[in-house]
Amino acid sequence: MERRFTEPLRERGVRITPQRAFIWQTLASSDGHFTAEELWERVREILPGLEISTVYRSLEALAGAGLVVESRVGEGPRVFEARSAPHPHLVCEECGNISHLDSAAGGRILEALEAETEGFRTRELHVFATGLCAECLASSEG
Amino acid sequence: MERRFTEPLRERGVRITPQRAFIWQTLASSDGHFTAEELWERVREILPGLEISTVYRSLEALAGAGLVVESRVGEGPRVFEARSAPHPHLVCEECGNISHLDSAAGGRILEALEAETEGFRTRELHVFATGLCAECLASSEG
DNA sequence: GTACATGCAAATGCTTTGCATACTC
DNA sequence: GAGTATGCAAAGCATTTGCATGTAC
Repeated sequence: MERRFTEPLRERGVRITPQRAFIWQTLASSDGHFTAEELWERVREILPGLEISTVYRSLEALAGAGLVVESRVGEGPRVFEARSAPHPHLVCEECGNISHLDSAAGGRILEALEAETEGFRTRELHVFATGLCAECLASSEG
Repeated sequence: MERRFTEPLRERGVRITPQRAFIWQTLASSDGHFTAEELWERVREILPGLEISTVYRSLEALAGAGLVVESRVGEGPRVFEARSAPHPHLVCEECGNISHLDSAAGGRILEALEAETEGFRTRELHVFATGLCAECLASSEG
C-alpha cells in the first residue's frame, strides 16, 4: 500500500485497516463515481472476505473525515467519490454513465447559488442534470 | 372535487380516479414537498382504503404526464411536488425542512448550468444545498 | 365491453444494525 | 490492554411487482 493512500487517513484520525485503505485507494485513484457494490466487487479481488456492510461502514468513516462525498444522482443507489472541488454531475438516462463538469465551470455555478442562499448556511451543494450524453444522443438520432 | 384539479389530468390523458385526483389536489394546493408516505396519510383521511402502492403508481402517472416532479434531496425518501419553474432546494440537516429559492433566482443558476453542459442534452436539472436553515442556525448559535 | 387502475400481499433492492471475534493503536 | 472495526446474519425501510377485482372511458 502506497503511503499516499494511508497518510490521509492517519492525518484525519481515521483508523487504518486494510479494508478502509483499499476502498480509499480505489476511490482516490479514479475521478469516477462508485456504488457501494462496485467498490465491494473491486476490493474483494484483493480482500476476498470483504463484506458489503464493511464497505458502507468504511465509506461512512471516510465521508465523516471529509475524504469522500456521496451523492444521489437520479435513480439507483448512491454513488461515492473522492472529495474534490464541487462539480455538477451529468447523468445519462440511457447508459447510466455519470460524468462531471470541470470544477471551474462547477465553481461558477456554485458561486451563483451561494449568492442566492442568504440566511441558509450551506454545507454541501449538489448539482446534477439528467438527460442524454453526447454518445447516446448521437446514436438515438443516428 | 374542483374542476381545476381534474382538468389537468384529462388534458394530459391521465385517467381520472379519485386516488389520482386527491393526490394531485394535495400536491397542487401546496408549494411544498411531500414524501409518498406523507401523501398517503393525507389522502387516506378522504379515501381510507388507499394503499401506498397506489400512491406510488399515481405519482408515476402524474410524473409521466409532466404534472409532478420528484427529487432526492439529501437523505431519506424521495419527495414529490407539483411541477413549477425549476428551482433549487435548500434542505436543513437539523430540522429536515425543505425550502426552495424563488424561480427567478433558480432560473439564473439553471441557465448558468445549461450554458456549461454542451454536448449533453439536459432533460431535468436538480440543484440542492444541504446545511442549516436560518432558524436552526440561530438556535444553534444561541 | 375493454383497457386500465386499485387493493392486497409478497418480494425486491439498498442500507443499517447487533453481536461475537479480530485487529489497530 | 482498551477501544474500535470487521464478518456474519438478520432486520429495516422505501419502493416495486403479480394477480384478481373493480372502475373509467
